[in-house]
Amino acid sequence: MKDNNHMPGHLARRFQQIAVAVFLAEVADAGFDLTPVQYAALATIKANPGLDQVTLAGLIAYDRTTITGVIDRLVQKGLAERRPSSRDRRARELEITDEGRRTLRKITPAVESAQRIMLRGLTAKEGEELMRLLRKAIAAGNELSRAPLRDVEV
Amino acid sequence: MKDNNHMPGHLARRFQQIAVAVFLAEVADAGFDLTPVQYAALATIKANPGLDQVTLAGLIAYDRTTITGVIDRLVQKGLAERRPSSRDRRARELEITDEGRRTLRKITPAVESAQRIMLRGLTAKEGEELMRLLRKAIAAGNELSRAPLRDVEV
DNA sequence: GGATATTGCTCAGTATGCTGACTATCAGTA
DNA sequence: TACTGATAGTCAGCATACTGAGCAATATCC
Repeated sequence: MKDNNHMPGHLARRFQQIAVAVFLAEVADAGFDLTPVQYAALATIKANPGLDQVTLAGLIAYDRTTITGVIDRLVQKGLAERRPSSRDRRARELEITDEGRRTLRKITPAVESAQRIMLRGLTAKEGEELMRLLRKAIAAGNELSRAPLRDVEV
Repeated sequence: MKDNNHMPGHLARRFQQIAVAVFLAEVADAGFDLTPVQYAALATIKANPGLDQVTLAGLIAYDRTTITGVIDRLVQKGLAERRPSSRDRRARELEITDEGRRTLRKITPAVESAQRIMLRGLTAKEGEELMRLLRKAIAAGNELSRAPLRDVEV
């Protein structure tokens, strides 16, 4: 068997593990209780008011069955609202609340700090290169997961 | 807010998501039902017969509370055994079974294939560079997660 | 030797993520 | 319009991961 350090899958798991831990720690230090997934969902709702859950899922590459619970928790925290759509009675329209907007604003420095910390072992140039290579690998593998990224075609 | 494509945390999640999907698909194609985590645990048990759960967790950077369930499932599938240690009655010694050894041997091509597929968008040189950068970032962030990698000091 | 701290493991609870199934609704078409 | 297929969302079930608590056993220190 190859060394774990030469298995991209193992390295992916470790890096993700650290990224989540850093995010939660920074956000907790700032006095908030929001997971990376909840943050991404909330930021995307703010940027695309009134979008439905499937579109949201496509924009951040979540599985549609995962979204349900994430939104549940955002709603329960009073950060987002879920309304029946008038155009399509199957769909729900998502909106950010004032409280959600305030939270996003206050939490941004912690989120940015977390992104820096998870790259702290790399030079700025290396960090850019890591992100470029991840983007390239992800683009090639996008369709291989159940929840591929879906750009909105308007 | 920054674009998701410039957030290392988001890229980490996406890459990990694809890596797991590819691993499961390749292993299923080969006729097996083993998760990445179960595979890593089993391979590590084989390489370190008789090790206890905490040591195993340290070698592959799992949380100790996660290990319990993983071993449960390996034992239930008949791939590993959990025995009380004679030296320390709190600890359990882990051993791979013949069935586990057979499974590992047969599954190896699928695992290697998965590692190639998750890097298929990159050149060989880029793949190496991605792994180098991930290793470097992980080394710097190792202590930031609850389950840091612990090399065995013999 | 005995109090104290530490360690190995487990468990309860919570949050992703997935598979697969189901309901309600919508869209296209014969 | 009735049929068919696709779509939006939810749910049950399973497998990571984590926090925090607890139990039993071991190590340490006085």
